[in-house]
Parts: sequence; C-alpha cells; structure tokens
Amino acid sequence: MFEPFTLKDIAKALGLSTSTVSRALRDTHEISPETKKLVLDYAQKINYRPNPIALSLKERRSKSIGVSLSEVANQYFAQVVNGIESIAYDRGYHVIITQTHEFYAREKVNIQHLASRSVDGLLVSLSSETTDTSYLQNLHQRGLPIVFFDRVTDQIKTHQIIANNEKGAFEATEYLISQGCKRIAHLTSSDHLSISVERLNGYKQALAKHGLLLNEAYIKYCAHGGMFQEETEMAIKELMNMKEKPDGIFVASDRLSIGALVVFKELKVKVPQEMVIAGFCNSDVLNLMCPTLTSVRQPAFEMGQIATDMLLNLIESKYPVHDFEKKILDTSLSIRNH
Amino acid sequence: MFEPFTLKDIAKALGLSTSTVSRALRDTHEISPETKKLVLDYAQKINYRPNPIALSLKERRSKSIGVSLSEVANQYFAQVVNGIESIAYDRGYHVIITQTHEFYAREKVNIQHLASRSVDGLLVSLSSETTDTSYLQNLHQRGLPIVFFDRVTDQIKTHQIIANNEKGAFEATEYLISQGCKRIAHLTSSDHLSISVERLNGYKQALAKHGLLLNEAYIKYCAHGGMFQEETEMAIKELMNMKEKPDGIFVASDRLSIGALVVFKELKVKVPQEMVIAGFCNSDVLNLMCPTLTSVRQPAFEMGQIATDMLLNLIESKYPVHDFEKKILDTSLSIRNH
DNA sequence: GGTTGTGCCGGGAACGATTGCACAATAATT
DNA sequence: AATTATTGTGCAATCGTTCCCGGCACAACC
Repeated sequence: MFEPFTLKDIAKALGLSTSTVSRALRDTHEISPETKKLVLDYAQKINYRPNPIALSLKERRSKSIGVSLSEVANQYFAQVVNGIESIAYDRGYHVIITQTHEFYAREKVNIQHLASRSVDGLLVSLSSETTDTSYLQNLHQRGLPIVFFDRVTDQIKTHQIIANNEKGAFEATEYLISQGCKRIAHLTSSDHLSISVERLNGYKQALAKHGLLLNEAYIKYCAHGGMFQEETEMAIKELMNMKEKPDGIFVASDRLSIGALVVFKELKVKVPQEMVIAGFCNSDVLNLMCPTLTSVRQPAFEMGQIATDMLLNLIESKYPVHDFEKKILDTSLSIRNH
Repeated sequence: MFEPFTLKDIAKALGLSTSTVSRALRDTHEISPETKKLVLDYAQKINYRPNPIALSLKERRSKSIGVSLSEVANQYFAQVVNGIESIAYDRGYHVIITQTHEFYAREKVNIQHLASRSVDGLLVSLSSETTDTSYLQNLHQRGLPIVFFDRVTDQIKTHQIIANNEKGAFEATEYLISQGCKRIAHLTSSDHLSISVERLNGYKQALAKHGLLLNEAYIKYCAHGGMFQEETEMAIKELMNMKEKPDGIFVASDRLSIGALVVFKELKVKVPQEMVIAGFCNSDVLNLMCPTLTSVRQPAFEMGQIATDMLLNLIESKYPVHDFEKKILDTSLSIRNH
C-alpha cells in the first residue's frame, strides 16, 4: 500500500539504468555532470530516499542499536536515553528502546528480538531479576558488540560504564551519620544486582569508618526493585516495627527512593525529625517533595553518551577489541534537610 | 562479524536446497515428514531465526510501528508508551520510539526517518512547535497508516484518540471556582496545539457558567510547552506582578504543571491560601508534592492501547479505510487541597 | 503401455541498493 | 588510419527469504 520510490522508478522515468542512477546519487566521478544533475533534480523532486532495509540486507548492518533497560518512566533511564540518542543520531544510528519492567523473561525476549532484528550492537542495563546471562554471552560470543551500563555483569568481557556507586553510597550514609543518625537502615534491590552490591559496600564502609555496628536486620532487599509498591511498603513497615527503629535510611535506587517517600508519608513518619532519608534518585522534582529526600544523583545523560560512544566504537572497529574499559563516573550529593 | 545462521547454512549442512528448507520450516504439506523433522531439529539445534531484514525487504513490511512524542521523561508519555507496547508486542509488532523534545525540525527528521525505515505505521502526538503538517500529509497520502493521539490535527483524515480535554479543563476550573477563586489564570502551551484549544475552551466554559469574566491577560502561552523553565517562570511572574493577582490557576499540561509548582515554590507563594493550582498531570508522585496540585489525570495507558489497536487494524486492513473515528476518553480529577 | 496424478524436491526470480566488470563511443595518441 | 586511453553507461551478482514453475520418480488408471 505505502510504496516509496525506488532506484528503478527513477531509472525508468529517466531512461537510465539503476546502476547509473545509484552512482549519480552517490556522486561518483564516472558519471557525467549532466546525467548527475538530471538524476539529482528528479530524486529531489520526488523526495527519493534509499530503502534502508535493502541497504541493511546488503551491508549486513542496520545502522541501529538496541537498548534494554527497566523502564523509561524512571527518570534516571529517561535521562540515559537522551544521552544515548544525542550521540547515536549524530553518528547516524537509530535507537530502539526496549523495557524489561524488571522481568528476566521480558529482557530475554526483547534482546533476542533485537539481535535477530540485526541491531549492530546492544546497550544493556540488566533487570533486577536477571541472574542467568548465558543468552547474552551467546550473542556476545558470536560477535555482537555489547556495552553494559548501570547494572553490569562481569560474566561478559566488554566495556562497562557505571556511576561510582560505592562512593555515592558512602557519602549518602556519611551524610546520615552527620545528621546524628545512629541506627541507619538500608533499603535495596535484589542482592545479585551489581549496583546493589556496590551500594551496599559504600554503606558498610561509611558505618565502619564512623564506628557504627552493622545490623543485618536493618538491610532490606526488594527482589523486584520496587516495581511492586507492596514490596517497599512491607520492607519499611518491618523496619518501623522493630524494637529499635532506625532513625535514618539509605535507599539504593530511584524507584525505591520514591516508593519509600510514599510509605513514610502514609505512615506519617516525621522527616527528618524521626527519620532522615537519603537515596539514589535522579528525579528532577525532588525539590518539590515532602517528605524530603537527600539524593545521590548520577550523571545519567553523560552515562548514556559515553556508553553509546563506546558501543559505536566497538561496532565500527576494524579489528576485534580485547581491551575493555570499566568507566566510573562520579555522583553528586544533593542535601535536602528541612 | 556477527553472522547469524541462514537458510543456506542449513541447506548446505543437510544437503538440501534453500527452498526445501524454507518450506520445511514453514510446515508446507509438500515436504515429507522425515525431511521436515530433519530440518526442524537442525534449525532448533543451531537456534536459527529468519532474518527479519530480508523478510521486510521481501514482504515490504517491517512488522514495526513508529512513535513520535515529545519526551518519555514526561510521565504521561511514558504511560502511553507502556500501553502501546502492551498491544504491539501481543500482535507481533516492534515499537520504535522517537522524541521531538517539542521541536518541529526534530519531529520531521524523526518521522521521515521512520517512514523510510519502513515502519508499517505511525503513532503521532505533535510537537508544540508544529504547525506545518504537510510532510505528514504527504506520507499519509502515499498510504502510510497514521493514528494521532493526544495532540492531533484535523488536516489529516485519520483516527484520533484524545482525552476529553474540554471536560477535564472544565472540571478543573470549576473546582478552582468551588474553592472560592475569583480571578483564575490559565497557563498553557502554544496556541495552535489541539490540546491547548480544547482545554482553553473548557476553561472558558467553566468561567462562563459561573458568571466569571474572561480576562485575556490571565491567559499565558508557553510556545515550547515549558521545555524551557524560563518560559514558565516568566509567565507566572508576570501573573504575580499584576495589580489584580490571580488567586487560582489552571495549568494545561504535565510539564507546565510541574514547572508551575517549581516557580510557586521559589516565589514562596502560599498554596492553596494565596493560590489554588489545578492542572493536567499524570505524574504518579503528585501526592508527595508541595505545593499541592489538584490534577486532571488522563487514561494514558489506555490511550496508548487504543491508539495502537486502531493503527494495527489500519495496517492489517485488506481494504482502504475511509471511515475514521475520533475516540474521546474521560479524564479524572484528583483533588488535593491541603 | 501410455497417460494422468501425486508426492517431493530443486532451480531461479524477485524484493532494492551497491559495485566490479564489460563494453560502447569518443578523444587522444602514434 | 590504426591503436590506445578515457569517459559514460549497462549487466549481473550479492545480501536472505519466499514462491512460482518445472522435473523426477512412482503408482494408478484406461
């Protein structure tokens, strides 16, 4: 039904062969100026665009990259996507975004779909459910370039780009301590996620540095990263029902941070008098929120840019790359305490 | 570098022709059960997937649809996208999302790119800059199915799916009146956007119904829909510098609503004592915000679903469709007043 | 025994674009 | 005038898949 113009159409209209038309459009020196002009003018007139599908088939690359992330409704990921697009479009690549909503099954289907769809490379932030990355290893082994960002895995030898999660977590926890908190809880995603491990480390280090005892009961995991609000609610209620309630909490992710604020508001917990909250969050409306959240902010846009740059370099590299980089970007702490 | 298996690979390995292999995989009756089993088993073993690029070229359709919207960081659009994906994936279509960031130039480039990329159809919500839709008309005339959602145009005869903007705006404004507001301002996007017109109408009708005079000076337009916070800031400051300051404001879009809250907070305007705010907003963290916003909520997920369903029906229709529908979904008002 | 039928399979064209190679016509050289 | 460059153009193969067409073998029929 919708039939774009082809080289053949131009050739027929002008009484030339398709090869001549093709060469004229690509401005080869071996076509006479008159023919070139003729072709170019006509192509302009009918607004001819080469069929990228045909090109993909011929060139065996699609000039597009695939992205797998948990969800764009998450501001952090929305910002990453903007960073990705800013680089990709400049270098002539399309971006195809897929959402996992934190489900492993969804992630696997999406990524295999992308791969068979001939994306030239993949930008991946793992879902909180993912433990088995063998399907990714498979693709990677067969030569598909992959760059991980945010939630990474060491099971696949490739570039990684992450925030300095340990330092960010350390600073946030130290901030809570500076506010006089003695019993600091930690709310985090599933324990196998790279960001969870790193942020937990930062939390532990801050406690240790300031001589606070680590209480495992203060650490709560949400297997689905807070995709279900009940998860978050239950974790916090458990904390608030403890004999020795925490007086501060460090939350490990965007979604959990927002979810925690909701619960504390529901419970009418006085923030920051009864509870000081700090957490990773890239939302740009945190200033409007009460209860108040001291936030660790990741350079999301920049992460997207760097990840994309790395991926495109892998894709366009003439030789197999074996020397991989783990890039770590600094976070920044935004203190909000009234 | 990354070379998936092809029919030819299977054919060679099994000593058959590609046509036989193709037919075996498609389960044609004219292939013997033994051969079929042979081929299927082998295909299974090497995890063969047909090359969608080649299929697209042959079938002249890509089983993918394109989406153009302002930005996924906007919760409303993020929810729409989820609705779109929920339907598209079920029916075997890919979704390619492009962001305009409210720029006409970006929109045009993105959409033409999508079209030449052989998407089978388009879901479009126009950018606030867009007045000239001729490039879309062009594509539509040549047979590309298009469905508009949210920001629509009557210049192209096709399906439209929108919220009941007039009614939503009416209810919001009436709510402000019920709170005792006498001087109600209206902050909106560019004046040629369909949603702006419709929401302005609702605002006017509510004023009229309750005998309030329409004051044009109380209506402020933001040409870029609040993409630049300065726009929003200036508009509100102008309002607050008037001799007869407004005591209520109805804000016409998600982004502007958030932007307005930021400005009122900066200006330390007491909400709702000095100023009652109501606005379109699908953010799911409005309960956490102060100042407080009474919000008109659109059924975003459902809109995405319906739009996609309509589009896929257009795409898969055997006959040209001339009977187009304008679907209008009800909004809901969430009152927040403390 | 020749014709028709049927089951099974291979050859080759097509989709749209690029490109190495061949070939014609003209120009330049000997 | 004959040979060699040079210039401009067309042919055909290629990418992976589908599908029409045709062919071979064997059985059934008159």
